[in-house]
Amino acid sequence: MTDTAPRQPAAIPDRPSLEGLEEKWDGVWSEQKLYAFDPETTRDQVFSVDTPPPTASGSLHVGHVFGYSQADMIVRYQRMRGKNIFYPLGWDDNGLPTERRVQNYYGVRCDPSLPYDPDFTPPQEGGDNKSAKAANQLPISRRNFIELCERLTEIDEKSFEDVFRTLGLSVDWKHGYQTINAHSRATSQRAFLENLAAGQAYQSEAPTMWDVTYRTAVAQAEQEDRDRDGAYHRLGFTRTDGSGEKVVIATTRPELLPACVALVAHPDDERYQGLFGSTVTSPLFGVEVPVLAHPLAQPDKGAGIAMICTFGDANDVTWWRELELPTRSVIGRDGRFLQETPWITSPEGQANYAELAGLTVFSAQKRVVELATESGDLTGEIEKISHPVKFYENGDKPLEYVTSRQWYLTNGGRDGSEGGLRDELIARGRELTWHPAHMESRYRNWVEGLAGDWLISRQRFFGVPFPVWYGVGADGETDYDTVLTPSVDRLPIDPTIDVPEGFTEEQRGQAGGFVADPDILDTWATSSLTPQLAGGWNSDPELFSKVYPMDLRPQGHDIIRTWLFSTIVRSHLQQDALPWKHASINGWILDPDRKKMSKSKGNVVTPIGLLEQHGSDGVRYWAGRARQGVDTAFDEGQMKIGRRLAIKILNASKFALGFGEAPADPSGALAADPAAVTDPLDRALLANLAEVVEQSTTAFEDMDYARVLELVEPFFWAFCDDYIELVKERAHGNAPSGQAGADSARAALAIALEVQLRLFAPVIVFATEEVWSWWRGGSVHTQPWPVAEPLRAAAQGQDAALLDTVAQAAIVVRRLKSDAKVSQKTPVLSVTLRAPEAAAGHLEAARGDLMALGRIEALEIAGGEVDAISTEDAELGEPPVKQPRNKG
RNA sequence: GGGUCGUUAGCUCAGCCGGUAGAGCGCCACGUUUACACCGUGGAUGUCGGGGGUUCGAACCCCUCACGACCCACCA
Repeated sequence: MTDTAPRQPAAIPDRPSLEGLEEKWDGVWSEQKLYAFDPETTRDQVFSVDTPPPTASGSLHVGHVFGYSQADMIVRYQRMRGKNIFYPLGWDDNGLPTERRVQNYYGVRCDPSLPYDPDFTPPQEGGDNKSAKAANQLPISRRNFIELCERLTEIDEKSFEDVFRTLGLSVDWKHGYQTINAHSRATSQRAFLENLAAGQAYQSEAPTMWDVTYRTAVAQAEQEDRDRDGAYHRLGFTRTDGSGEKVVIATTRPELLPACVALVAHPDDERYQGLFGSTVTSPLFGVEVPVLAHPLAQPDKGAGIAMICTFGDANDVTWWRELELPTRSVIGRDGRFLQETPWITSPEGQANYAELAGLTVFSAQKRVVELATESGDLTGEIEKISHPVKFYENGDKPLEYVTSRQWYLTNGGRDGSEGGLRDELIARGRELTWHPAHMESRYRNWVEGLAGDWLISRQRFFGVPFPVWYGVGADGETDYDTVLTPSVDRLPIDPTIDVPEGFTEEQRGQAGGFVADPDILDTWATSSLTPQLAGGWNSDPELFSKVYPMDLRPQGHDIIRTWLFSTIVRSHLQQDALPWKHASINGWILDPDRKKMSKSKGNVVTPIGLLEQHGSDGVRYWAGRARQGVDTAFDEGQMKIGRRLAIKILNASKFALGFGEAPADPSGALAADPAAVTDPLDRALLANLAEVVEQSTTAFEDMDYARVLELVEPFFWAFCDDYIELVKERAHGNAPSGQAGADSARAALAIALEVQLRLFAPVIVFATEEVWSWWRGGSVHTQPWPVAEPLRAAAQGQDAALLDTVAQAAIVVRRLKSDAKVSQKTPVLSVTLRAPEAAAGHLEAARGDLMALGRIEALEIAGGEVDAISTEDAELGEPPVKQPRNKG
């Protein structure tokens, strides 16, 4: 591959250590461009990854380390399988989090009405005052604001990159992208314009969920339920038939009483049959409204009859639309009650409403309840309840319905027809290979539950602008049906600065001229294009054809409904393709000690701190033990185990390589000559290893790195504790088998060690590379993934069970000494090993190694009708004289 | 209300096609052994959430209940 300058093997250090390996190898890999994508390639040679772009203005946490490590393991396996890896990493620096961070850091705020100042310098640098008042922030133009964003995210992104490099991610840093830079803006705008031309993007004036704090519309995917205390208020409406009878409704939103447009009950509800078609007047405001029937009304909820207001909830919107009711909005975009309510005509009603105008929703509710209590219209008890309320996921006030003109993109939410877009998108989900498979149901669940198309416009300043203007009629009114678009080669544009073709800046806002669309695209509308952004859809068609559709999308399950779904929507609309073949869904990190780790002690666990404490290999091991999609405890114990494993790899390798040179493999396929492996025990080792290789390969083909670790790790510990212990005397040449025995052991050790390094390499990236450098050329990470065949051939048909049988015998011999509470060094003058008939043969084959291991002077092996290996007639010698350990 | 996942040793988790339960940590005991004290050796520990069923045989398959987590819907 790109291993341009193979390293020369280096000497084995006296005391191998993990310290400093991250920095050392990151430097070498970076210098050698080990992970660079090779553009001279064809699609079938490529394995491409659509990596999640971290939010640059946020902070990295253990969840990132977890998920990115897991994806990296899959990528590294594919690289070893000879794939040309396209593994870019982008930064999501588009959107509210960046907007807020830039505001606080530089003490500015965006005002799109201001002109660009090319000589602008920010009033401050490095501020982090979260409570900074907007009034103290210097208003600047959108272009200046975006420049500051790019400046700050560059700083943030560098520090993130350092963490990821330390972690050992084999990302090709040359192929990064930012979701707010010119390339991304152009890509996002081009995709939008194509959607517009294809009729997939459209504008609509309709009630939408609105966040009053951020003053922007919010899409369904960004909403979440939160339980809030509320209360049923019973309010009496008066019949207009002169009877004076009251119709009592129950509502949790009494402040919306002035927005009431009708009452509604279920058509079959006997209690209200006589009312349907009549009218009632609202309390306090005296507005006459009809009583209507609609099947959506639930007889068992509240009073069974509801007031319809414009708008309290999704049902109100449905009723309003289906019953063709008037719009009587009372809540403005700032969340305060509006001044104008022309439908309230009675003096009394106007006086009551005057008390509400200008109030927040919260205060208005309080006031309405007071007024209704005074007037006696509030009847019965106020019944407190707890109920779910919709919030913007970043907001802290409930969402309100506000009628506004917005842009939408089709996503199947309004096309549930047979074979329609929704069905097509569900089929895309089926087409995708999910890891784990059950995650598909989350996707399907979401798509099936969509309530409308994707609302992609946001009334914010920082982001990708809608690349459109609207014509202004001769009457000076904006004509939203006249959408002016730029030619694609002008992208990216900012319509508040740029001018549509055929117009001049002087015509901006003038009759017969044009106005800019002031809105920006939802950040997901840009990040849903990550395969197109990273793959160069808008800039490098040749690259795009080689990497798209991508092979893998790794991500968390929390953003299946947002990122994963929206990416499928865009690819489906844009390329008529599934954006990737596989989706690997990682779980959450559950933190049992969250309280302990946070503010009180001030010792918040940062990723870089974990990497320093446990080593990147240790942390990666923890991530590698967790299966895909499974929520995992934050467990430093696992990291310690991983660290121990990495250290063991260093030490055991040093030992195994220290017995002396093994005969070289003439074919070069293995680390030593397989023909030299003649001893049955050595052959059994390779037979076992062949099995591990085979099963690991199967597991990795299914992207199950956790299973691979589960196979390789126990093999390695058995290799250290049993195999090496058994053969070390022979490998030193101290056995009666002499040079042939030593060569066999040394060859088996070298072959097995080298294969194990490659098996571990995707997870334990630093320790394996370190050991590799001691005696092999190049990098372990660009070696071929091992195959079982040459190992099996070297085993020469040897029964793999021999190794385990001898290990069992080693345990019983060690137990002799352990039970006698003496050193393992104590000689056994004589012992009989009783074993099942088949096992006895195996023990006989390894007699020499077994005697050396147990320091057995006279060994009898007796086959018989027994279940397990046991010792008989053991006679221990004198324990060795203790000698003080005199190590430097 | 619909859906998904989970419940196995004190803890974290494996357990593949159903063949009678495993690892690591922790614990106990022992030991410095020509790699490793960031160590080694040996040991103890389970009504596999409950109940039913299928089967010669169930942690595993089916039904059911309970508990936990998450997603969606509802939200007068």
